[in-house]
Amino acid sequence: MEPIHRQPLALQVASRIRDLIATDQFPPGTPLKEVNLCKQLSVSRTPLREALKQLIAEGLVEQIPYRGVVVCNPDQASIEQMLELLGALEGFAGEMACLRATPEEIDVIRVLTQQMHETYEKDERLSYYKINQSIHRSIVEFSKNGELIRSHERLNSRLYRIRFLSNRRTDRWHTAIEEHDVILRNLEQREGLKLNKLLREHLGHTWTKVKDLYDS
Amino acid sequence: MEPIHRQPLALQVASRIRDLIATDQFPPGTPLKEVNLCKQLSVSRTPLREALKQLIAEGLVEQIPYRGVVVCNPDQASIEQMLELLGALEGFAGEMACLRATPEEIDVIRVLTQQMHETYEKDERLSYYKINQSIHRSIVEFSKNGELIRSHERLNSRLYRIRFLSNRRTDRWHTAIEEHDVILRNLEQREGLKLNKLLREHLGHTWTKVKDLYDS
DNA sequence: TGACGCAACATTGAATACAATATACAAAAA
DNA sequence: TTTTTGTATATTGTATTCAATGTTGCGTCA
Repeated sequence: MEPIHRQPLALQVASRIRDLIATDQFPPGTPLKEVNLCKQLSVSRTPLREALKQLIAEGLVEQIPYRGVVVCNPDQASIEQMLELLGALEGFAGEMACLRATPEEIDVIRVLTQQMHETYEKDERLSYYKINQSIHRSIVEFSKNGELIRSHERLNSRLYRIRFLSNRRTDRWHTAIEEHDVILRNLEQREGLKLNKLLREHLGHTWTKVKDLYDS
Repeated sequence: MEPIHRQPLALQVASRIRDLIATDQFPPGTPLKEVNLCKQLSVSRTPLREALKQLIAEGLVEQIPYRGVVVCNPDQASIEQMLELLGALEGFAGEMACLRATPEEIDVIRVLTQQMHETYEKDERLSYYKINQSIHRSIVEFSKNGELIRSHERLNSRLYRIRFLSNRRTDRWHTAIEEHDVILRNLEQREGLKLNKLLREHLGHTWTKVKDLYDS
């Protein structure tokens, strides 16, 4: 039987702060003062500090001893590295998915890709973004490798905000859509190596988009 | 001038416990009682708990609410998944290293590979193990991708104990050495894709070794 | 004899109190 | 006026205390 999953306070606090960072309510550089946050979240310092410890481990915030933690502001170089790694993870996941995904699971990707087209036609940015994310997450999921899934999840959450910002640039959407069609096709035909390469390139394009954002 | 890097108590505690787990002094299943550890390490519960939070985030221990944390005992399936992911990471790192490693850095690998041969001839298990680890770590390092390096480091530390145990089986050493020669050769010739494949297979062989260990 | 309930104990979760360290600002000296 | 230094304040690091929850074992009752 399915066990009950309890949610210790520290975990709840952690995911709340994570959201606040992802949605830019705590933009990079924001100092996370313990006493302030305690009051705002109505918890004491102990669970808050434990939550922060977790976020530090995730690389979302950084800590300077006796000076507190601040929201990370990754520079261009680290964003590039993160995206490169994300590409490697997704590429490998895609390769494994070609070996392990069931036809039903591939259907899921097919449907999502179709929905992506629709949001593109209707110019619905947020939906487009979310479906795009879903596709990538699903591919990783279908690799059936729990460790890979978790690693991807962690890294992806750190890039959430950046990818969201870069999504504003609609001029790359069309190419992205086409790439997704090719991705789907190669998954359908179980072309693992090609899919790997495609996904890595796909993420590489994200980087050029982000780069432009920074340069301007 | 080089700033002084302070080591908050929680971090020191964390790395100490990490070592205790890696060296099997805290074998899988060991319950980490807070008060016990406090006394043994001469720290109070707060920094200890923060250290544990970090280890939880790393996946080295697991926590059950109100019942404490225990050293993880990964089953065959998760070990296989971890090794598969490790292979993907090292493979990708090798590919990047082919693009980015300097000739001097490749020399480092050459020397280490040579030393590996020597320890093999002399049948020095521990040295062999450590040099083997050094080679893999160096290759990853030469990918010049900090995120990749950190991810690899984390995952590798979780597998430290298991790889150490599997190192006892000396019957695979010879093949492993030969593989390392090929790895070196492909790195020298900057054969990124081949090196990627080789490293993944190399890690795959580790899995078969570990599997035997479990089955027997 | 076995199952249930209750109580005592052990252990973790959370909150508070205290200590160590950093920062800011003002006063004094050059 | 500028630099330095000391002190006050703010903030984090650590220890301790209190509360909540889980476990164990014994005694009672069917």
